[in-house]
Amino acid sequence: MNPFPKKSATAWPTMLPPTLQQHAEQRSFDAGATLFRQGEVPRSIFYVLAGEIRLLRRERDGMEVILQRSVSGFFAEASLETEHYHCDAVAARASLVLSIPIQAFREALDEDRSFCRRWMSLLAREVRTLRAKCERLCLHGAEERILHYIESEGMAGMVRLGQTRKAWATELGLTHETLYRTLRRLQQQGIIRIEANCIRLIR
Amino acid sequence: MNPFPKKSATAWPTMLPPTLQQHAEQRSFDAGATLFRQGEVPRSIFYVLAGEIRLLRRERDGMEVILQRSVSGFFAEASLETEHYHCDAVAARASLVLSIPIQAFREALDEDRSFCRRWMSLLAREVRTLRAKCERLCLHGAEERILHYIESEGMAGMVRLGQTRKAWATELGLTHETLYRTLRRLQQQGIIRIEANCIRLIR
DNA sequence: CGTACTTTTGAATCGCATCAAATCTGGTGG
DNA sequence: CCACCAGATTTGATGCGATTCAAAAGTACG
Repeated sequence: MNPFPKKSATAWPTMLPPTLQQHAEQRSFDAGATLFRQGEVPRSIFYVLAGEIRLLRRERDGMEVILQRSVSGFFAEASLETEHYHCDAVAARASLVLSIPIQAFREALDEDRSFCRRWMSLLAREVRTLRAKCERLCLHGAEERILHYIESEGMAGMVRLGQTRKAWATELGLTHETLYRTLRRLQQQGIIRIEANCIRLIR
Repeated sequence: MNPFPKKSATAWPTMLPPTLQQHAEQRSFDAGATLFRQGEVPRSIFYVLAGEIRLLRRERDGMEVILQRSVSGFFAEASLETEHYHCDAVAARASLVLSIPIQAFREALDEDRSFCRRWMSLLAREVRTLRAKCERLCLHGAEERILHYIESEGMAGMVRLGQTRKAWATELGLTHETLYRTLRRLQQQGIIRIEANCIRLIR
């Protein structure tokens, strides 16, 4: 059932200082499992080793918005500062996660200057990514958003999609139908080239 | 011409440690003045004392997107980590700004633990704000975005707009026409109440 | 008092969401 | 190994809502 053996060979995150590694507990989640729910009090910081965790918020009408997708690394970084979670965390696939007690984490930030620097750098990177995403979502037109995504998330005019197109559509603030159609049109016009889950910008 | 006297009575930010206050230089900008441009190398961290600074990026078609609006406090926080600015900074009105050499700032973060904590807390808050904004922009429909804004940016179902409605429309990813129309409709339906630059959610 | 910008409203258009349905895919269990 | 199922992918038709273009009235500021 669980695809991850207890003693996993997965690379331990180099970012984590030794002190914290002692406190870190490895946990596995089946697809669909909930790590935490909106409103709960944060007790741990999580680090994805394998699989995929999604932060999502459910709207009035039942629609759910994906706030963050994590395939590797920390997620819900802001929960370090908050009294309550602002969203749910759900395993999109079977996943392996490090769980670090929040108290130990705070102490490590206080004591380990190098770790603290890396943490700030991580937060700053998150801010930049989110700003780029906001900029993209402010664009009207499916085409513009897709091209903006390739340019800002990809390297050298090429992105590797680590998700289904349906999920990508949600991230772009579009319906999946519109995404499919626009992709097809862009390819027909010779603006992009699609191979498996790589999309390349021509020119 | 310049509305701010050299020796301003503006409250010095309590957040800034004494060491940094020595390095901080007070500068004033006329409306429309540019603080920095996309691509330039960050040499200072800025702190708004008065006025309004906008971070904006210009798109291919000449349209500009407002990435951040700062009326008070730090802005372009992520520039601490980057080689180049990713956007322009422009004074929307005559503004008074503290300019802190980036090197001194980094040293203060390293040496002053309390300041470092507050800086991380500030970054985390920024992450949460930006996530909320992304969530909002993913909503289809002008009405939903407006209500989401009031609920998440306001307090007790009420927001005070510190900007023109036109600018607000841009922040919501809408045209100003749509914003005006939707506001009128919402008010007619008795869902919101508009007074000057306060908008209140009924019930 | 004039200029620039915001606010407001109108009409026409276009693009995206929506509903519907068929096909394809990967994973499950018999 | 195959049948089956849930979900992703793909395409079509339709309607609504946001954009767009246009223009007038209001407002702030020098």
